Amino acid sequence: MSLPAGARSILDAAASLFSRTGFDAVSLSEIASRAGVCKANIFHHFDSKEALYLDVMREACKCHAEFAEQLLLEPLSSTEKLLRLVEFEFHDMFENEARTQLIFREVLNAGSGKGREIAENIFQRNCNAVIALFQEGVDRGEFRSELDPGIAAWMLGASEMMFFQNRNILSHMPGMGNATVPAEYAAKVVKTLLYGLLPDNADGVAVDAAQFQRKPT
Amino acid sequence: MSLPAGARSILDAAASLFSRTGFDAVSLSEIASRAGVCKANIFHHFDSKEALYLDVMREACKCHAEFAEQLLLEPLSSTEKLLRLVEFEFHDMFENEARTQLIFREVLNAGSGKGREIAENIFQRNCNAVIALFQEGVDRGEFRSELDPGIAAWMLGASEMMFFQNRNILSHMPGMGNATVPAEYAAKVVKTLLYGLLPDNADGVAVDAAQFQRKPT
DNA sequence: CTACTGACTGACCGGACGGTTAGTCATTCT
DNA sequence: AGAATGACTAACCGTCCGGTCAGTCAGTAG
Repeated sequence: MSLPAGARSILDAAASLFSRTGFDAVSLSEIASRAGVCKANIFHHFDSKEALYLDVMREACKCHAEFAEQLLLEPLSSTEKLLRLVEFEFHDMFENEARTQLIFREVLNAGSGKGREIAENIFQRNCNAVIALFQEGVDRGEFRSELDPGIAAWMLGASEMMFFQNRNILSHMPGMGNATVPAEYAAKVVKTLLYGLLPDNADGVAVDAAQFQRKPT
Repeated sequence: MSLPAGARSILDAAASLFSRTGFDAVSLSEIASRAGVCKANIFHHFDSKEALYLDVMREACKCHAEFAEQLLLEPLSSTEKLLRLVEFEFHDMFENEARTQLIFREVLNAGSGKGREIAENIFQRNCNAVIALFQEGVDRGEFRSELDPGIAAWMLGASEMMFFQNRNILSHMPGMGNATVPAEYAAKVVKTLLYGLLPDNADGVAVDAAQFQRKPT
């Protein structure tokens, strides 16, 4: 905490406002008034609006993504690790909604965001750890040998992100039942991932990329 | 096409610009100059910037989401329908990038978007059709009876959306292999969904929501 | 006391924004 | 011919934005 109190309150106000509506929609006057400080003072502590935003992003990303890396080292089955990972991520996501929103926004607006590179970094780190977890499961024979760990990690991440981003409209969607509650949703996603769509007695279905190529019309 | 040529070109220019950078980051002067029209003329055809945006959204949503509804009626196995659905959606998504981007942005910024309700509508319609497809598979015994069709549809949609939104950074992610190509990605997602993570000979793993509840610390 | 420093402020700047106004011009209706 | 209409424009308006600047004030080192 080498920050002066003023800078601290500016950073906090900015984080809260930026997370709600993004960079463009937040004005410096808003930030200043919420921080209880005059607008010019922001420029005393930060070089520009963009620099402030980047500092906010950096701080939001700092303390993230260590859990998955640590989890890998523990003496558990891969399935058990998966369960704990999902439990942690759904927990953490809502514990720090503003932080999560900030990172997700940058990742999802992948094309143009100012803090994209910062957000991408933690996103990649997280993703790599989860991929390693699935890879371990495959190596141990706990997961099916044809499984692509990258895809599995990506699908899990996508399902989590979509839940967070759309939890408000999820309840308006018919057919989603009680999956609007984080724990219910998490359980169902994990179950679907583990067991897949096909019943045990089903014949195999051949699936390869050629089927998804654009057909000549 | 009862629209005057001027209004048409404004609508087209606006669609292209809004899809790239969103509502706030596009100015009316930009739209006007790209449409080859003076700014005031925009107000001759549209009531306000927001009204123009809503018209753009409405048009983008109009011709969407009929495919899935029609697919349901065809005499095919549910797995086959799933394959065709995914093939179509990955095809269509990139055929109409601007339109897709518009809709996804509104859906993902679920909190605050101006055209959210319009985008939600087509999103829900699409989702319902896919849920029905999975439900049919369960009813027919083609898919596992414990499967939640809502969750399956949601996971599929999430995986597709995440691919579209992050295709640019996907290639920078180690461990994703050739899944940066749409068809490869699609095939791997479908395979993972169909077969799940666990090998056929695996013991069942109990998964329920209680495991994902926040534990007291 | 003086000199200096860093936190902080009110007043201001140029520019871009969304939106308005008065008016031009070609076409069509009577 | 003349009235009316709809497409279109140049010039303009008030507002708010990000950013600047001159200066106040408390603390503190010499």
